[in-house]
Amino acid sequence: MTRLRRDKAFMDEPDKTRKRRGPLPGGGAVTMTTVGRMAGVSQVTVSRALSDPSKVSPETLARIREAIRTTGFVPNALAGALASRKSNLIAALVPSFTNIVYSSLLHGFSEIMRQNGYQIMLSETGHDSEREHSLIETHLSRRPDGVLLTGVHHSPGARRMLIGSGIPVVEVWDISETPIDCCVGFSHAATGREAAEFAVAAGYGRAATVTANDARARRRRDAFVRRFQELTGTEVLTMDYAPGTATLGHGRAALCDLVDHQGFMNGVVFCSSDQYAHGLLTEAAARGLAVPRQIAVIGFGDQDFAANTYPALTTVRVDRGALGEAAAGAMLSRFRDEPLPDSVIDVGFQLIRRESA
Amino acid sequence: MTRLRRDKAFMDEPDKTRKRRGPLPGGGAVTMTTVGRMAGVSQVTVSRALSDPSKVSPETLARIREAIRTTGFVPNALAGALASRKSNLIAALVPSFTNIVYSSLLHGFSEIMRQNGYQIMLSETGHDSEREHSLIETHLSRRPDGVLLTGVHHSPGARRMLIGSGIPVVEVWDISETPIDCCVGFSHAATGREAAEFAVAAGYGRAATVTANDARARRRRDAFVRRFQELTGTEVLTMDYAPGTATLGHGRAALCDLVDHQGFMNGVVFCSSDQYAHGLLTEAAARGLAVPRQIAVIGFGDQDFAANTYPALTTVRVDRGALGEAAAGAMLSRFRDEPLPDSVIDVGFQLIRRESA
DNA sequence: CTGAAAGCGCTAACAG
DNA sequence: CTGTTAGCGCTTTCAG
Repeated sequence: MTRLRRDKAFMDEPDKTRKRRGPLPGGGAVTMTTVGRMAGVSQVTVSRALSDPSKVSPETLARIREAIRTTGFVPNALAGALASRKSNLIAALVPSFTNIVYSSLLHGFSEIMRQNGYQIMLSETGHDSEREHSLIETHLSRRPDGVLLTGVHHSPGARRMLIGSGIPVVEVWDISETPIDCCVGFSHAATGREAAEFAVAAGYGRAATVTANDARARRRRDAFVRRFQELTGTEVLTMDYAPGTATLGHGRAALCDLVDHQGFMNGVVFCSSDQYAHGLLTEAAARGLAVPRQIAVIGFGDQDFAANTYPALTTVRVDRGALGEAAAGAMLSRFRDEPLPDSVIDVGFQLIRRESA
Repeated sequence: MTRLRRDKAFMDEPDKTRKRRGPLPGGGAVTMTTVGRMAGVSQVTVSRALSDPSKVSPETLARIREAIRTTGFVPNALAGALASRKSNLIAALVPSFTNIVYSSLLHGFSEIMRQNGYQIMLSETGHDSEREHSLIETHLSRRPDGVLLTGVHHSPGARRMLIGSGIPVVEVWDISETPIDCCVGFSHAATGREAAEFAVAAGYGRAATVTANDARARRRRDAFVRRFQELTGTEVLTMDYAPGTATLGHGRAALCDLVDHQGFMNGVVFCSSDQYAHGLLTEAAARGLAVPRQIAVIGFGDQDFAANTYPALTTVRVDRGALGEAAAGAMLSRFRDEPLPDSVIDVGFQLIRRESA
């Protein structure tokens, strides 16, 4: 076994670097200095061995590795980030963890980012702009290398902070003419228009909407209503719900309202989510209504169950995983200072016709 | 698009602290020193003003606040964490973001942690132990104040690192006699046993299971099978599926298998998730089978749709939000060095009888 | 109530 | 290939 070199580093000439007045708790942390001393090299060499092993001689490297193993050394990325001004952290804000729409998006995003050495700091805004603002501030204090935001509407203060931070900001799930930095999403209004055109083409003369309390859902609804009326001259019955999360149960209740209280029948219902749509389908089945003849249903999201409901759900598909990956791609381009082809990336959507409409 | 740059730092009196040989990029960051200079105080005073305003005179405080506003100063938490050895970061690892089971758990957890000033670094392990190991290492390098893990089985190396880190570790969703530090969850085996007892008491003489490829799901199944056989002397038909995620579609396919290929009828099916269960219900409806007379179904999870399926789903409820909150509570106790009542917290579960069984 | 000094553990020049 | 030096921006003593 190699003899440890007994450089000065190893000897205890009164080491001024450790002379602090009152030591902080947890003083026993293993640092690069410890490892270096053990391997008979300086701290810097340990740093090099870790960041670029080819810059260190094989023997030195081996000794350093050995020292790392025996000490269980884990580098302090906080210190590294402070010194290098690169944290390899990404701040991500989503309205909700539990909404599959955002979590699948996040899944695609984080997977790519992880593969590229980044970690995600995640928080929920709960659709609350003030909270978003304060979360942005907190997250920026960690000096992330980039920020992922959901939606394109943010408080002026938040925008200012983000711009001031000088780091890439990617807004997802929505597109805007004036992104903070860049955005990747699709036009919610376009989905509503297309659904309306589809409904009319399919021959539905009556229409209703069931919408959650969400700005984007409302944009889809408004576009649907406008286009349907434009095309048919017929009013659309709109029903809004404001639950925490859209559930199948709300969808069932919506159909009850529609049928029992609004006298709606023989028409198509455009829902703001597949959950609602599935609820309508369920209630229709419970009542023995024929779908799509008496009640036709269009969902939104093409969630994993949509193809297998009974009858199968006609819905709007957005590939959320791919959207997340595209967002990651945009952010990585920004990191490399590559010119983005366009600061707004429209990933589009697809109306999937199945059996429910 | 144009990225705005920050304002140039305040005034350039020859500042020795900035005399580095080659300046790093982004040198214009606003620091406490900048703010202090602007407010006519030292950097330390700015630090105090932020961490404990009562330690600073009102006038000074006002000037500092003003300076912070005009500069748009955002403290550097990286530096703060390095100096104070407290990062206010929590590392959290879950198998998957998109599985509602984990995301709802996380929701409860992160909400409490956020209220207490902590932020979450989140990663997906994808049920992969090696990946978990490497993620733990990466996360530990950020010096989190605590770690949240899903499940109680971790590689020996991972355990070692975690223990070596000396920070609180909370394992959730499962309980173990030998947690790394502490765990909060429930006994999966107990849910299986209870479901079997329920099934027998309800008079079902035949039983089958539909199980996802997941260690905990298997534990529930095994307990169900054992107990059912113990009680009735009848074999249980077990069907395993190994999809990425359990979907309604898989559940439909499972019922097809069960009925068409295994000749299963007039019995109860214990599913490893409500998704599967909902699929069985859907397929039963599509085939005109009577539920629960011909096919009875027990789910797992009591997800938001469970009470509103048609017929309503009998299932095992675990309050995942509360579980996450309890986990946060345990971690906070650890931070405060309070003695935990017990290092293993069993939050229990509840069998909810509705209409499907 | 305020400031000076001394690090936290690491990376970035620069010089052998 | 390796070491030295000088910070990164903050918190923590200790001393007014």
